[in-house]
Amino acid sequence: MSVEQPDMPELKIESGSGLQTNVEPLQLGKRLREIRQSLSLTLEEASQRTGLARSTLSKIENEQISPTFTAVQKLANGLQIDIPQLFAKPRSAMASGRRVLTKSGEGTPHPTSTYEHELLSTDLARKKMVPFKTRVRARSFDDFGDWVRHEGEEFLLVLEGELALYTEFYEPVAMVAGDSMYYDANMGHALVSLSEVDALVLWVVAR
Amino acid sequence: MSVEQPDMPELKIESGSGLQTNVEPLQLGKRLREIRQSLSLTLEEASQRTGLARSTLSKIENEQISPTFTAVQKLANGLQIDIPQLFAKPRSAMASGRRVLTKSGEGTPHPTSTYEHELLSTDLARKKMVPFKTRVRARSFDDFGDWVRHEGEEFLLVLEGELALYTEFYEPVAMVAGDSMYYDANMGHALVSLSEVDALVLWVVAR
DNA sequence: CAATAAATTAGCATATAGGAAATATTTCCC
DNA sequence: GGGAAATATTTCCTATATGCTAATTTATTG
Repeated sequence: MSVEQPDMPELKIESGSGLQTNVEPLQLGKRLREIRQSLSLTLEEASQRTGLARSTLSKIENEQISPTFTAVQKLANGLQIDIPQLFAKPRSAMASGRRVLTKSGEGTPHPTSTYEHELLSTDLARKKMVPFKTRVRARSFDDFGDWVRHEGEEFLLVLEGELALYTEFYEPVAMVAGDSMYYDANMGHALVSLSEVDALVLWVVAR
Repeated sequence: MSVEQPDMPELKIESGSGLQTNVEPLQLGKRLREIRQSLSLTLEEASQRTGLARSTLSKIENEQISPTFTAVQKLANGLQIDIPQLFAKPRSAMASGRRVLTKSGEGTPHPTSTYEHELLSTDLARKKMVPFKTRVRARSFDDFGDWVRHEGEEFLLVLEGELALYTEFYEPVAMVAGDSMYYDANMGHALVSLSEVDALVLWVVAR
């Protein structure tokens, strides 16, 4: 049988790489200077906090040297920044004023054997969250071949009907309209409608 | 006047730092080895892809040397990984099997002058998303002192009633139950109820 | 167990990062 | 504008990362 993934249809939140062939300047020096100045620190002060010499800091900021990883650690430590943040593109390059409306029922349909998804806000790329409404057709846990499992975290709100949420490490729990659940999605999970009519839920996934 | 923040009540998704005083091993070598092996690459192959010498790679993996930042760049480039990911804590150390249920109406209340929030899943720390239901008391944009604005992205689903969503760079848009909106939260935004009864919405914020 | 591949280590040469002090630059105050 | 102090940059020396080659050790496989 085809072990499909009833959940998170086409969740290809492309992880950045892929097409981008550009080597990316990634001006660490400039970033560092911004951070230091935003903290109103002089090189001397930054030196004391990080344990790196004034001169070294200067050189790094002016991109005259390529800091050692230990140096980067000292920087991150002393200046209270975490490394991913240090290398992440400046926020400004990021999302600024995007907005997308999805009218009721106008989402992108995506039916499976157990769920009937309606993907929301589909024409927005690179979002942090993937929201969708789902009508739960399954009536038994056996309707699923196996646990649904994927990266990230999931928020679930019951909009209509009654259902049971099966999770790998807990007993099944019954939920009614208005109830919500937050869980780690790498833990197996599955929804089953309990009422006559299919339950309707809102799902939001974040990686 | 107290310029409060009607939105995102107490959103203190602590950014990792703060209390944690531990210097954090951050075993880059181990991480690198994992990545290389997950790609089924030999040191020789990795060497060719990255332009770093076999021996150098070995030393890095065994934490005998602290790679230069340029070396790290070559690594990221050659192995198709982006730097933040490289330094991010291994997923396994992260959320594994957490789960928290919030029954309807049992969230944590958090009233403001314009909104009446009900925070959901509050006893789960370090989540990627912050969900809450909000009853919109505001009846005019003037009820807000200024735009609400914060980091991250926001998903909004109208549960009951009618409202207008004001956003900084767009014309106000009317929404009814079932409609949803996804937008960048650093763009000013505010909700205003249009119907007699206060509108009820679900909000999910991700940084 | 043998044979092969892969990984680690060693030794050396070279390029480059890191620290201490000197020099240059900016800021600020009179 | 002219010092004086603060700040940043450069210089010089030492420490260390990187590349190369080759030897040794450690899996893998038949």
